[in-house]
Amino acid sequence: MPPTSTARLRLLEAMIAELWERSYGSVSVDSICERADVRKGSFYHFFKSKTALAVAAIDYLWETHSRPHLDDVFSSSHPPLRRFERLIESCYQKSVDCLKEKGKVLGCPYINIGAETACAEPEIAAKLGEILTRYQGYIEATLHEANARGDTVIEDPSGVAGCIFSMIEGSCIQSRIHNDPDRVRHLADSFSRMIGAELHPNLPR
Amino acid sequence: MPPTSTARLRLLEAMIAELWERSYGSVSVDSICERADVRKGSFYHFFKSKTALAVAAIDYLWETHSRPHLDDVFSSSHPPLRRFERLIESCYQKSVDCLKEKGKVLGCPYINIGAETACAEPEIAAKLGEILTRYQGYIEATLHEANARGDTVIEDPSGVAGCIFSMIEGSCIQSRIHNDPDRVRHLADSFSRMIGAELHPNLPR
DNA sequence: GGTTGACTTGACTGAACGGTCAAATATGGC
DNA sequence: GCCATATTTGACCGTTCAGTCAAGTCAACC
Repeated sequence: MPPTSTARLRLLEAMIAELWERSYGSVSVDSICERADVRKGSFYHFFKSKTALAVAAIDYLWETHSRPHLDDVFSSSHPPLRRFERLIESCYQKSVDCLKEKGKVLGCPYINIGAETACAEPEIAAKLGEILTRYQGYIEATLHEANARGDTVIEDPSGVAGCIFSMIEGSCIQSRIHNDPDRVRHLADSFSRMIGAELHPNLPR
Repeated sequence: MPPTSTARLRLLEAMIAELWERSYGSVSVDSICERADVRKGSFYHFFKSKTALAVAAIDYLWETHSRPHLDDVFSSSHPPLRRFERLIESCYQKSVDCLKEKGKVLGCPYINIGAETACAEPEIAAKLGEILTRYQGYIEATLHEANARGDTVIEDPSGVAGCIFSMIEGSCIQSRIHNDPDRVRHLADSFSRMIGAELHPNLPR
């Protein structure tokens, strides 16, 4: 029998929004409940703790948003190098949109929460580590494909993928701290140098 | 007249340790006081709020540790490219030492706290943004010098410095989330590709 | 030895925290 | 209409939170 209530879903969505706009530590069960229009008792009917909701919400965000989004960005209907351009384009566009809509560049939720909870909340950190590894997998696979086509000559695709991913995530965090999407804008040049192939993403002014 | 008490200093040190090992949100005034062996009243004699202590502690960490450390790493007694090698070496060494001493790779405190407090604590975020800009300045200046010497040919040293810095910080965060210093280890190859010059840092096994 | 100002102490406040619970209510299958 | 289960409600618990405060100690200077 399918669930007859949307409360669980509303809690997941509320948690994601609160986590992203604020931080794990500054989000309270009460504030999540208020945002989701759910009473405390219902919260603990669906989730055994605040931590459990966080883990579920992160997984939900990946499955319903990030994974489909990356499947699109890295779709094999585009050549490998074009996929990288699309990745840069989408990162920049998301930053700009976020600034316009919320007045604040929020960066990548996985990395933000990961940096915060790495020591104090191992369950959350483990889930985030898993997601970040999968994210990096898209880059690594594309690097292999680019190598196979002769577009790039990269000896250690795994290591380079890790560095590319670090560079992107590092840019996202800095754009969050400085509230400036341009940090992401300058990625293309260094990305090109790193893979030894020219990338020309289409970045609106 | 010089201060006659070390309580202020003990509070700064305690705050730094707590912030780095945990996060801003999970650090309480009580836990700081306990660690510093200072009573609550004294805390509020020296600092008007928890936030104020955080800002002061971050500044203190920069002035007494990071800045002198970077002055050494980027000392002009070494050629520019060697400075980059030293930077990678020191990042890696710090991660390894941290893992050995505390059983956990803690990454870069500035970025960790910045990602967490960017939205909720603007005073802290502003201080961190200022420090991150200064940090990046060391890289940019070295890039200019390498260009002048003909070691590198980089059209946009500012942009590339930003990307190098993002890559390093991104690696630090990921080494924190995965508790694995090797994320930092693989930097050298991509760093070399990015500046178009070979770097061979000496990284112990 | 008296005054001043820096520092310390520990008890206190009120709000917010995560989490519990018993009772009430809605829902779908029979 | 009845039952079992899913969901909702709001009051409640003990703890911890950031921050306050009045009273006290101490050292230095005059």
